[in-house]
Amino acid sequence: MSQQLRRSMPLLPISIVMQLTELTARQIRYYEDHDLIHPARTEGNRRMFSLIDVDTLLEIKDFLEQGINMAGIKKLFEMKNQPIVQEPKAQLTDAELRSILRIEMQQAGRFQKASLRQGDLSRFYH
Amino acid sequence: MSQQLRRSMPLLPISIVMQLTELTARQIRYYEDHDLIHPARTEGNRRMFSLIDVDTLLEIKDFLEQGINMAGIKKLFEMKNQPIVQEPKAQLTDAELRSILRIEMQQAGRFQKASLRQGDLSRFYH
DNA sequence: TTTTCATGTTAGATAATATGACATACACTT
DNA sequence: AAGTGTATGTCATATTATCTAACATGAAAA
Repeated sequence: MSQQLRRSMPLLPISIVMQLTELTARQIRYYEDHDLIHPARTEGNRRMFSLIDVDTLLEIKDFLEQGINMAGIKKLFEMKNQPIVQEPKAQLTDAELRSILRIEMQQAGRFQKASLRQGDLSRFYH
Repeated sequence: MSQQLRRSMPLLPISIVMQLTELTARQIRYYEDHDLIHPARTEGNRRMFSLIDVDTLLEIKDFLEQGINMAGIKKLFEMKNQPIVQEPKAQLTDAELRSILRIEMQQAGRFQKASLRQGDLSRFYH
């Protein structure tokens, strides 16, 4: 079984991550610019992604499809990593909360969630 | 948990495989030339390896360190994939068997198997 | 000694990726 | 209606990573 292959190990080049997530390189880099992911870099400055990064990207994609913007997603991630605190409502400011809720409301009547997570990678190789 | 991430999925570039296996690109390509592995190729002809390929490479490395040559390793792999047959001794010709056994014998008094499989990848990123 | 085997090394070509700039569609705001 | 902001597309240019092919080499086998 070779190594331990931790999910945090940077193993994947951006091309593979594009296939796994069905995101463009532009999108992936944009999310990095906004500090939503922090892929490792090779000595030659190439991004190298871990499986955790891939999961995060899929979450981002999902949130975006729900109409949440970069700022909202970032805050959501911060919250997720914040363990339960004695003042749970202190996590979001009122303004932040209203902002997110408003977007959620306005985007409520949405469907076609047929986003299929099964992208067939085989077609990329011969 | 994102995708299924089958162990047979071609996800890794050769640079990563080099790190995971501590083999040189030259060695990896050489083993491919000898049909011990069959990595996928991108449209641009770059090799792309699966986790199974990595496992196979680690096996090859191990066999080589035991003094077994390409032909022997190839035959061993063929055997492993050959399900149990009614004539188990029909798998190897006498000559092949003697050849392998001889090598095993002559290489018998060997030690320093301290090959640590835990290669610290962190040093490759910043 | 001469081969064979596994690997090193180098050269030249090309693919993959990086960054940065400009363009654009859409939703919101004023 | 006009203006803004956000997420993404597209293009140009630079650099890294990988490819193939050829020649070199040390150790072991014949």
